[in-house]
Amino acid sequence: MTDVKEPGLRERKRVATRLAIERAALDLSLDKGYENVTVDEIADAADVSPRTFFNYFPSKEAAVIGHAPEGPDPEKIEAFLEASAKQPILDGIRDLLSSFLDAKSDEDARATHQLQETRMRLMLQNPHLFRQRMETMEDATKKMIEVVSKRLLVLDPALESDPTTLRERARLVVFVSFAGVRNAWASWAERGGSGRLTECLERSFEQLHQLSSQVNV
Amino acid sequence: MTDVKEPGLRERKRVATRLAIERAALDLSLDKGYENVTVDEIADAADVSPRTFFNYFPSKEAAVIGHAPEGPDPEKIEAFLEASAKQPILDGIRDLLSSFLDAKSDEDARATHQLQETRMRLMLQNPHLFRQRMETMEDATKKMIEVVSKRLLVLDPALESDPTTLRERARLVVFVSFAGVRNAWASWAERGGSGRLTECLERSFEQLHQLSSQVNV
DNA sequence: TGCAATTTTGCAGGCACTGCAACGATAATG
DNA sequence: CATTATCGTTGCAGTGCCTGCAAAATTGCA
Repeated sequence: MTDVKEPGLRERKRVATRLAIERAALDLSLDKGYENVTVDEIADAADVSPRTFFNYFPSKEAAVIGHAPEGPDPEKIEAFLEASAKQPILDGIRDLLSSFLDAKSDEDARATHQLQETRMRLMLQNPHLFRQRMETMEDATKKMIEVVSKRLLVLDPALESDPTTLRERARLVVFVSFAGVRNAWASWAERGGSGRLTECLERSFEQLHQLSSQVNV
Repeated sequence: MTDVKEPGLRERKRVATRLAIERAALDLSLDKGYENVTVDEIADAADVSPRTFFNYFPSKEAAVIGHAPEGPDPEKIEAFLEASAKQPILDGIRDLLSSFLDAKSDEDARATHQLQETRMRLMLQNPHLFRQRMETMEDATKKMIEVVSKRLLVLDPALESDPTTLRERARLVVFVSFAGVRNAWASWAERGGSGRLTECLERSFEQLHQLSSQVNV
């Protein structure tokens, strides 16, 4: 009855290859510097042909950036909407973001976790890559806007009649939250990536609140 | 006594070429779609060799994106710091940003203005390019953070003793402002680029203020 | 085992971009 | 004006990213 069927050899090989490529890309980049690594090298290290590399990833960047998450977990979204009235909305969003910022769950073992850590160290050295990652989160952004819209609607049902304003407001809230994320990352990067990123996120969102009170001066 | 010396033939040719390339790049991209235009075509249209194209711009993107402004005008910065106590800081930043968002001055004629308009229309069709432009404003970001730091210091001299917090706070304010810009652009883009972009910017920053009051629920 | 579906690979080629060295035009000097 | 120095332009050769296509290898299934 589980829809989690034992994956065949094909599928297993597929994920293995994908992982091998990602690992190769990250390790090499961390070692020699992202710019100095060629796709051919990565393919070699991953034991596939260069052509196969591009069957798995559309670009060299994509391999090191990793899947841009398409959105937060549905359960988290539930919780977010639940808490509509009891919690500052920014706090809700912070929780939503932190859950898919610092990667993940036990579903795909600790191999993935290790990858993520390498990825973060690499982004620390190449701010360019972090920004690029932020930019490629278009899907996530859309979903966030939708979800935030719903919650804003709960807070102020009157907005139902003005979907345009609703949408704009939701978008702004999401963008501001992303500003919080960027700031958190910058803080974290400034101290060389020591400490927990989520801590920086919390501080960042706290300052966001404080900003609200000061800003109207 | 003016330090604006008549530029020689060399210099004049140089700016002409640069302009020709930019125009060619923008017009062709708007016409055939950015992805479908090659550097060779642009060079042809601008009557230079492909190699020369890269003497003027480091990449195809750079040609259509244009110079990322390095920062607001010094005078504007003056005014911004002047107004420290009399004006909400976000309003100050909004003025600072709008001045270099919707391009410019009379210094380099209306040719530049025309270019800028084409550029905006192009970015409307390729959101990717707008985001890229935002990302490449690293210099401007740094300067903004500096300036905002100064102003925050005026507001709360106690921060002098804690440069780290000061810096972080300033950075957050700048990032939030950029969120406002992104949102303004999105609004403007959603209505197909009709109306004035600066209007969207104003509405965006107004909502930013309103957000402040609502957010703490 | 034999057939169908899918994945891997090699190959040819396009496009972005770079360093280098020759060439050409402008500027500076006598 | 002639000479020389300076600086921009160009062609060329080459690297690297990326794609489409078709053959070969692998896996799934009867």
